[in-house]
Parts: sequence; C-alpha cells; structure tokens
Amino acid sequence: MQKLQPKIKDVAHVAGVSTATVSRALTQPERLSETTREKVFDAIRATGYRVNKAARNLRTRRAGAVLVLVPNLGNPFFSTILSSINEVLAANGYSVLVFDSQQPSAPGQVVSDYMLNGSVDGLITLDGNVSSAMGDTLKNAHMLGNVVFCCEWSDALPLPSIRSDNALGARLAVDHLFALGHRRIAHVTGPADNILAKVRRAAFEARCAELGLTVAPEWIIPGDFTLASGAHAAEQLVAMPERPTAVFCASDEMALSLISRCKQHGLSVPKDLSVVGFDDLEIAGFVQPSLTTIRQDRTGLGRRAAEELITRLNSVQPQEISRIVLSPVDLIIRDTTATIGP
Amino acid sequence: MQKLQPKIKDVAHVAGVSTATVSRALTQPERLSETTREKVFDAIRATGYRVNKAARNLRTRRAGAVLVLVPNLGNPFFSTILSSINEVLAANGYSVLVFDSQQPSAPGQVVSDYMLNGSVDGLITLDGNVSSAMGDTLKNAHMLGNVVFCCEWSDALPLPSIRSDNALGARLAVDHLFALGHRRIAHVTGPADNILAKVRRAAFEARCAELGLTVAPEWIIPGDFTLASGAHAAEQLVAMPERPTAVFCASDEMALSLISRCKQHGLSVPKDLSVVGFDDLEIAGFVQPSLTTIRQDRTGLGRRAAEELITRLNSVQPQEISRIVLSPVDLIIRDTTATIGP
DNA sequence: AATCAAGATGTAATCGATTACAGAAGCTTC
DNA sequence: GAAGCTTCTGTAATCGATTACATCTTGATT
Repeated sequence: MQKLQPKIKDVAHVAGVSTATVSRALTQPERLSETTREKVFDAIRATGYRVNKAARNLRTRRAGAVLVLVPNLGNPFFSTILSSINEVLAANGYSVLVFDSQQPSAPGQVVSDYMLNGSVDGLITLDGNVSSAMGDTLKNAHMLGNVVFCCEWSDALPLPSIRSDNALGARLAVDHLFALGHRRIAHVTGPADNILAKVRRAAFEARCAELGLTVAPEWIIPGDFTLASGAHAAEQLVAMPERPTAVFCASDEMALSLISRCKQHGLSVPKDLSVVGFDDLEIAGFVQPSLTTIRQDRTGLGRRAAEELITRLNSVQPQEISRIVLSPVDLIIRDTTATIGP
Repeated sequence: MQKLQPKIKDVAHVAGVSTATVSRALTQPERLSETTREKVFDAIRATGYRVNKAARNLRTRRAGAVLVLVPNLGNPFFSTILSSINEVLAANGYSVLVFDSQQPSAPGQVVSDYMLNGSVDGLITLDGNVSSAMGDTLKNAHMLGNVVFCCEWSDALPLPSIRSDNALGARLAVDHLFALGHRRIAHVTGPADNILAKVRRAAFEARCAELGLTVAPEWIIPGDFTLASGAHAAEQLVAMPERPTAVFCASDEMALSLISRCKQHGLSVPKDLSVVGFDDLEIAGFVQPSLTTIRQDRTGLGRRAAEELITRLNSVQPQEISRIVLSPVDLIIRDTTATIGP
C-alpha cells in the first residue's frame, strides 16, 4: 500500500497529455486550451497531485522562501513584526524561515549558507549587527540586492532599510517632558553596540542641549532593552542624591520594570517621577498607571519590509541602491507622565 | 563578471577527482582516503562552493526543514517556545519555517501543502485547532507520523503531544487560594474552543467541587487569553453584587490587565482581590504587585517537542503512536495573592 | 603465486519538475 | 491553394546533487 506521491508524469498519463502540458497548466494555465486545461485539473484532483518543491526549485533556481533574522525571538517586540512579515510574504507565495541570531552558531555564517545554498531567495534582518564579512560574501554571490533591513540597520551596509524615525521619537519624548516642566531628565539606554540605542541616545542628548538642559553623565543609565536592566536602572536612579524628575527609557520593557521597581522603593509614578517608554507594546496600555510612550508602527514596519523585498526579488534588474524608509512614530500620552510637582 | 555559483562538477575538476568523490567528501568524509579528502576540501575552499539545497533535497527526498504552526506569532508566550524550538532544530541541521495560523488563508490547506510538496519533513504545531481534514490528508501521505503537538493539542488526532500539566496548574491555583482562606473564587477562561481553556476550566471546577466550594455560574467569566479580555472581565467582576474574593485567570495577560482595570475601579490587589495567573510570562515578575502565577516551562516544552520530532524523523520505522509528555508546572507565589481580609 | 576481501574511486542513472525547440493544426490572406 | 501566422501540444535537455554498481588497488591469506 506504499502509494508514492504522484508525480507530474502520473498526472500526464491520467489526463492523456504530456508532462509539459501538465507543467503549463500549473504555471501558465492561460497558455492551454480550455478543454485541455480542464482535463489536466481533473487529473490533478483525481491523483491528489502536489508539485515537488525541490524539483521545481532546482529547475527554476528560486526557493520561494525568505529568511528572517531575528535578534531574540522571545521578545514580543520582534514577534509582532515577524507576524506581519509572515502575512505579506505568505500572500505572495513565499515561505518564511526564521533564525534567532542569539543562537550559539555564528549567525553570519548561517545566513550566508541559507542565501548561497539556495534555501531562500532573500533576507529580512531585524538585527543590525550583521558582520561585514557576511556582506562581502553576499556581495560576491550577487545576493546583496536581496537583503532588507527592518527596524535595525547597519551603516556599514548600503541596503534598503525600513525603520522608525527613532530620532524623532526621542525628541518627542524630551519635548513632552520639557513641556510638563521637567528640567532634570534621565535616559536609560539600550545596549551600547545597538544602532537604535545609539540613535535614540544621541537624539535625546541633542534635544536636551537644544532646550538648554544639562544632562549629568550619571543620568545616562546603561540598559539593554530588557526588563531586568530596567529594574537595575531604577536602583541607580533612586540612589541618586539629586534625582532627576523624569526618565526617558529606550524601550517599554525597561520603562515598565523601572516603574515597578521605583514603586517598591516608595516612589510614586508620575507624582515623583515621570516616565516615557519607547515601542508601545500592547501591554503598555494595560498596566496601571498606563505607560506614556513612543509608538512604533510595528505592523507597518514588517509589512513594508516584506513588500520592499518582494519588489526587489521580482525586479529583473538587481538594484543595490540603499533606500531608507522612515516610518512615523507617535507620542502616546498616558498616565506615567505629569507636570512637575509644586 | 556574472560568475555563477560553483557546482560540484567545478570542485571535482579543481580537485582532480570525480563528482561522486566530492559528494562523498560532503556527506561521508570517513569513506575517503585522507589525501583525497584534503584535496577535495581544499578545492571546496578555493572555489567557494556551497551545496545546492534544492538538488540535494530532490535527490534525497528530504527537506532538512520543519514547519512550526503558531497561533498568533505576536503573542510572547509562543515566541519564547519558538525560540527554543529553533535552537534545537538548528543544532540538528534543520531549518525552521513558521506559519501564523491566524493568517487569512486556510491554515490546514497551507500546512498540508508544505508537508506534501516536500518543503518540510515534519510539523510542530502549537495550535490545537487543526482540522481533521488535514489529519486525513497527512495520513494518506504517510506523513502523520511526522507531526508533534506542543502546548496545545487535539484529542481527535492521536499524535505525540508535549504539554504542560494544565489540570495540575489549575488545582495548584485553587489550593493556594483556598489555603489563604478564599471561598469565593472566580475564573476567567480562555476561548471556548481552546483545549487549554477547557482543561483548565474543568480542573478548576472539579477542584472547587472537591473542596466543597460552590462556584456561581457568573463567576466563570469568558475570556480569550488576551489583554483586552482581561480588562473586560474586570468590568464584570467589579459589577457583581456579591463579588468573589479571588480570581484564577487562564493566562497571565488576562490577569495583568484584570488587575490594572480593577485598580482603576478602586479595588486593591491583593487586599480586596487575590489574583492568580497562568504561564509566568517574564513580565509577571516585573510588575507591581508582582503576579502570583502558574509557571510553564516554555523553553522545555519547545525543546522537548523539537527533540521528539527529530527522533521521529530519524527513525526508519514510522511510529504513529500517540505519546503524551506532561511537563511539570509550578505555583510561583508573588504579591497578588494574600489571606482574606478580617 | 593465486585468491579474495576490503577500501578507494569513477561512471552513469536518477530524483521531478521546467522550458527551448519543434511540429501539428487551424485560420487568414492573396 | 500556397504561404504565413497563431495557437496548442509534445520531445527531450536540463537544473545539481546522490548513489548503485562497476572497476581498480592494495594487502592479507593460504
């Protein structure tokens, strides 16, 4: 009873046509006469035929798949983006492979492998820390044109990048706090080597300077986007002799845990401390007090990145031109920010 | 300059051996003499050769890839599991394809396609709502043995299932609340058609009955695991004339938003209301008050599911035997539960 | 020295689709 | 009615690896 998967030959036999005709019915049905087409489709239904992807991929030299490189899949920020990438790619007939770049194996190596061995046609990377070695490898294989950055990016690689207007986000946060009367504003950063962290911090400092605010060095508190680092930052904050009246955190997760830890130390948010986050995770609106934050259009970012990649994969002319799409950000004012006390 | 990707023939030419030898160097190096092996590896390095996956897959009739079906990729609960699945599969040489079953396209159809067209060798589904039609299709293609449930499952399909001991979790929650003196305990459920929600609710009711507690029908509050539904449940709760003193929520997200909304209504947790969640999301320990909850070993679940699938893919004898692995759960006592007031 | 086994390597068929090229059939047009 | 066009379909080469089988060495055994 070991009935094998039917192949195109079996369908051809049942339909009484050649394999070429069956193949055409699959890929360019309009080129067949109506009667033949029907015959073939009937045979396909009758046999339960499914095309063999490996054979098709070998012949067409395409994979019909895209790799998404995610730094830390466990982070809800990325998984939402992944979801919308999946949606667009699936709608266009592409499969989605994922790889978590936190994996022990060298991600650059792994990614090059996927791209060069034909497992995928393109790459969307949410991780900006891609090695230049990987860039070189892909360039040599003429595959660099099939890479798109999403959210994070690398200035070393001139590739299209779909990202939020991070600098604007930081400015909005500072302006909001400034308008509320705050003059002593701290900042909890992301990882030092992260491009988002760098941009947000730089814009934070620049805006403070523009507004004539001095930022004491100790008010720049190092974090790494995680919950744990937010709590740690809170400890440093409460220990300061001259405590800032507001904090701008480079991620919502840090903001949430910072608030929680501050409360444990008897500080009340927003009365004693105003807090602004970044990302607008869904939960930001479902905590008490709800979090004032900078919203990123995560769904849009994923969608646009996927569309950009598809465009490039479909275009015959390889275009390695860097194109930057800045997705707008919004200040979402909720309950963790208030005017400075009397 | 359109240098094509080198193929095995090119390597063979450079190394001065046959293509068969090169292939052996790749797949069973121990069968070659040391000198030949070195020659081939040198040639591989010199040419920058990478095997063409499509060709290999076609010939070996294997894909070296696994599909993970996720209900709602945006949910942090699932993405952690996905991460550990990725880790184990990558370490064993498998690629990971993901598909979000919330996608508009019929997931059963999509999954069958992936399995039957050879895109993947196996399936790990975190979604228990798989159609029996899909089961039939896979069974006919002798592919049902390559499917593993993780977290969720379906009683209609006799397949291996790696899951938490959900009933135990519910009992631990009830017992904990009971021990604190609570006698009026409510439950916020998951979606009515979800197997986890069913099991947790049934165990909740059973344990309450065993302890001699009556559960008023209105105390079973319908939810759907989401933040929004937790807030909605809170509204119902605060409106009750004879309010329960404790709530067991079927997910942490519902618990967190329920607490937040209750606070808005002036209820204090845990003084006026004790709350137990389910999952132990990372954030549960980073909110104030921190959430008492039932911990699931998400990393372990993903890891075990991946290992189970790999075992099955490697075994020659197809084994369609249902095997259930119950992963332990723990009650994590934090600050949202307390003894009932005087 | 003859026989045989084991080990190393090469030859060529094969996996299952796509597609260039060719041939057949039907229609126009002069 | 011949030539020229379309439109439809078939033949066979091709994509790039793996592997059954054959061949050739080499060394051991008797």
